[in-house]
Amino acid sequence: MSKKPSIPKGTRDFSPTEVVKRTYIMDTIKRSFTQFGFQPIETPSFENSDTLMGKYGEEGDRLIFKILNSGDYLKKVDDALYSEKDSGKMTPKISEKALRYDLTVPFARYVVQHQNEITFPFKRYQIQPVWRADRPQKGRFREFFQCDADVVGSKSLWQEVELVQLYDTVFTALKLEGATIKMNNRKILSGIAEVIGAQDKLIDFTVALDKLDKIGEEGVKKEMREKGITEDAIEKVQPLFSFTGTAIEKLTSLETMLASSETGQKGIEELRFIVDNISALGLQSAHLEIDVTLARGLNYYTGAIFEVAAPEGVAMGSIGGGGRYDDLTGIFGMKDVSGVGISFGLDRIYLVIEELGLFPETVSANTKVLFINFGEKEALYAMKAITKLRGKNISAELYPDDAKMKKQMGYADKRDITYTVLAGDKEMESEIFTLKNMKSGEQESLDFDGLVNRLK
RNA sequence: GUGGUUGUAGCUCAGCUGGUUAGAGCGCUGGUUUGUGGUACCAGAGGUCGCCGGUUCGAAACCGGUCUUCCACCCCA
Repeated sequence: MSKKPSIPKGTRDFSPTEVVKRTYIMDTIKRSFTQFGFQPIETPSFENSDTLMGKYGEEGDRLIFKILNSGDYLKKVDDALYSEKDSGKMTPKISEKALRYDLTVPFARYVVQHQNEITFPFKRYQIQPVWRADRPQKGRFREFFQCDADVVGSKSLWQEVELVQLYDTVFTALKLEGATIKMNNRKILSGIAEVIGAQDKLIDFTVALDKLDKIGEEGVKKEMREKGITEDAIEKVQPLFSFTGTAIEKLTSLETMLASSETGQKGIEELRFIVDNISALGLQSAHLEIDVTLARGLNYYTGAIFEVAAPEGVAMGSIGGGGRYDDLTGIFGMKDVSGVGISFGLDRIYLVIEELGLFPETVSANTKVLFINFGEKEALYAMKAITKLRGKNISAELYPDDAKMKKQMGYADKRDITYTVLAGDKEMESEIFTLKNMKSGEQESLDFDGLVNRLK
C-alpha cells in the first residue's frame, strides 16, 4: 500500500448528503437575497496581492494565503535581500497574487473597476469560498464559504433597516429561530474613546471592550491598563460594564454619557433610526439587540456594525457579521461611495443547524427507483422504461451488473432508494413491472402508466 | 503566532508498570438462501501501531523531532 492521501489542514471533503444540506442553506439564502433585490456576481478566487494586502490590518495580512510566482521566482531576488531572510520584505518579491480573504474587498475592487457599467445604488450578493491561513478550531476552517449582500452608493439608513430584516428573513426561512442580531456603531465607540480621552487608543480600547462577555469586567480593565489606557479613563467607562435595559434605555443613557461628543451623538442618532424602524416593522424570529461592546475587527467599518449570535445554547462563534463602510472604494481611488453589507457564515450556520437538528427531512437528492438487472434482454426492457421515466423527471437507474438479487437489493437498501422494480421473463411477457416498496416490503404489478403514477 | 491535545483494521476504539503470532464492535467479502434487501447464524479478508530518529537484549508502549486531529488564546465567519 502506498501512503495514505490526505487533504491540507483546515480543509474538508463534502459527502453527497453534506453537499445536499449545504445546497439547501445556499438556496434558502439566495432566495432571500433575490427577494430583497440583490443580484449575484462572482469574482476570481485570487486577486493581485496589492488589492488585498493592508486592507484587514496587520493580523489580516498575516492570514492571507500568498501564491508563489511562477517561473524561477528566486532569480529576481537580489542577494542582499535574500541573505536578510526577512519574510516580510521577501514576500512581495516572490508573490504577486493571493487568495481572497473575504468578499467585501474584492467587491469594492469590482465596483471601482466597473463603475461605468453599474447603476447605483448597486445591490449585489456573492456566495463564494474564501481562504484564511488561520489555525483551525471549532467552526473555523482555512477554506470556508461566505454569503455576502452589500449595497453601495446609498447613505440611506433604510439600507441598515433592510439588512436587519434580511438577516431575520434568512434565519426564519432556515427555521433557525432565536438568533440574536447584535448591533453597534463605530461612531459610538469613537465617541466613547473621545469622551474618556483615549482617542489615540481607539483600537486597543474597542478590542478590550469587545471581550467583556468572555473575560469579564476585571479582565477588560486589566487589558486596558496593559494597553496604557489611564485609570481615569477606565473610571469613566464604568457604566458600560453594567449596561442593561431595553434598546431605548440604552440609547438614553448613551446620550447622557456622550453629550459632549458630536460623533457619538451622530452614532446614537443612527442607531435610534434603525431600532425605531425595526420595532415599527417587527421581526419574525430574530432579536435585535444593542451591544456597545461589539467592536469587530475589520477596520474599514465606519458606521453601523452587525454581528449575529447563534440561538442560545449553541456554542459557536458569530454566524454572521457586517456593517457600514463609508470609504471602502476610496482605497481604490473612487471617493464618496458609501456601502453597507452583511455576511452569512455558511459553514457555521451548517454546524448550528446540524446541532439543533433543523435540516428538513425532505432535503435529499436520491434516486427514486432502482431497476434490478436480470440479464441483457431484461436490462434493455428496463432501460426503455428508465429512459421514459427520466423523461418524466423521475430519477431512475439500472443496477449495472447482472449480479445476485441479494447484492442488488442490498445496494438499493444501502443507498436508501425507496423503490425497486423487478422485471424478468414473466413481466416482459405481459409488458408489466413488479414494483417493490423497500420500506414496507409490499409489491404490486403495474403497467408503465401505473408505474409512473406510483413514482410521481 | 502561543499553549495544550490526538494519531493502533474501512469506521469507533481497547491494548495493564516495555516481553512471543497486536484485539473488540461495526462495516466489508463469501455462504446458509440460483426472483427478493434491511434481522439471524457460519466462515473469511484486512494492520511495517502517523512519519523519522534515539534508548533497550526487546518498543504500539519510553525519549526527541516532525506532520496531523481537536481545543483554548490571538484574531475571526
